[in-house]
Amino acid sequence: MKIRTRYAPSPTGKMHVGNLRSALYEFLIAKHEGGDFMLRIEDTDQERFVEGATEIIYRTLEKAGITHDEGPDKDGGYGPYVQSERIKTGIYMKYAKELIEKGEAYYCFCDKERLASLKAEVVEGKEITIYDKHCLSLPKEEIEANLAAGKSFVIRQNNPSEGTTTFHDELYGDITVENAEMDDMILIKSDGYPTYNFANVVDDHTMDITHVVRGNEYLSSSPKYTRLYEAFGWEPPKYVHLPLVTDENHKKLAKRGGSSSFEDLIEQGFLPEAIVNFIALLGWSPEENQEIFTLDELIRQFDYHRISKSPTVFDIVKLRWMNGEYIKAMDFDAFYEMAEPYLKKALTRGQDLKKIAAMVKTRIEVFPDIAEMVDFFEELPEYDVSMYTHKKMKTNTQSSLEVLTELLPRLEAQEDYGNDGLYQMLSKYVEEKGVKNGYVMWPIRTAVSGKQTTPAGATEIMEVLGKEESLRRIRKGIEKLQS
RNA sequence: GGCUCCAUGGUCAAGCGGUUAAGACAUCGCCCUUUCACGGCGGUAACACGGGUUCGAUUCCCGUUGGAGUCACCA
Repeated sequence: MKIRTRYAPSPTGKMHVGNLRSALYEFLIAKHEGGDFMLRIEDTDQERFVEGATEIIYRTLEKAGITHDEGPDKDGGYGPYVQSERIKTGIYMKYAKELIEKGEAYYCFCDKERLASLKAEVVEGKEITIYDKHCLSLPKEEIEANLAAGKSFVIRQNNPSEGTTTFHDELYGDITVENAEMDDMILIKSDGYPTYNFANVVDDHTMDITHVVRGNEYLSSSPKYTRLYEAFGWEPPKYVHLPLVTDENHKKLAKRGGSSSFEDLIEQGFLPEAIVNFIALLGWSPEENQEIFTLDELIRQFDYHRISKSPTVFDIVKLRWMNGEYIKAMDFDAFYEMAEPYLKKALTRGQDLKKIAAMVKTRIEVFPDIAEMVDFFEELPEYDVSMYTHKKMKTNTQSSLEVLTELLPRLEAQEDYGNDGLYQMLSKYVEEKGVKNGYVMWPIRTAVSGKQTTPAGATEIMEVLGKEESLRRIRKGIEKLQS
């Protein structure tokens, strides 16, 4: 049978890396075996719905290269693919009533006050209530009367209070819980909308989803879903619960806040390919020791049995490294196109941007790194004379002053300010003096850049700066060293 | 707190009864260098603890500890 997976987000905000990873794994699992990947929008919560959130989902998936075979915009015969539209077909109410017929669900008319009185205890600020099945024993006439009177109701699942329920997860194996632990969860809310829990089961079944792949936070509610499948007499899908992606404090990523949403990462100068590559490795590892993958390679190699069970920390430092690898591998034109805006912003004096882009390409991890790396081309930064001291090169302020003052006239006389010409000239001086390269290159690079680290050597920098500016900076360096 | 899950270096992670316990990021050192950076090479660093099972446990079982998730008319 053809594998069908689904990504079923609720449009409540940006997609953080945990959500994106779920989508990616669902996509990879399906594609690895030539199956279909579907997008379904779960917008049953009218209160939490965020304007534009659906668009974010589309945009994110598209940029990430995670293309769905079916979805609201691609009918595959299983529509509608948006739950609020499915509601209009009456499908959820129909199935809920079927459950009532079977005695597997029941109307509940309890109001907020009565529910509040059921509060058992408060733990860590959370109220823990277990519904007491009060309405299960309501006489038929009373139910009829209530309904006829238009009294507000919900429909609850009727779970047995004895025995156990077991379900199988492809990664975690068999998980068993006491039925007495299961609350009679609400299937249909008083506004007539289904809860996520119920809609999910109905939709997954009616849309022929074969593998339900979702975050680990659903592990504890899965037995209730299993009960629903049993109540309907439906074959449950294969479950693959994914280990949680956490922040550096080992806490579940919050939907809001933090900088771990895909769009934020893009804004921070990360490449979509690098992000996808990185999150693929968040909880999964290939058989071979490979780390850089194209999407196609991932599809080919993704075996979901190799997904790990323990939670994984989202380490942005490693993402930065990986992004740097992607940048290094880019061809120059593509790189330049992306780097140009950053360069233009930092450099306004007509510098040779392409030349500078080439210098910077192998040294940045993320595009915004460019600004700090090239700013000295624009303006000589304030720097401390201590920077002229370098133990290994035996340079200090005194030797630097000497080198710079001796060199100044020669640099003034120098016609060719290209890298090669300058280098030749300086090498000659090094030879005459009988010192090491660094002994003279270090003070020059320092004077000309005012920086501890630069993306290029002394003469390359001078070439970009031009004669006039280079001299000005060297004179400034001499001044600094003299005072 | 109840329930559930998890447990190899700081982080990701290989391992699936016998290994000098891979690799990557980070970190440190060395080399290269227009002596920074980039790059190359190398080092430090881990099987949470206690019981079993076994000739032999990182690996299997139990317990302890620790961490996480969940306990809504949210998804």
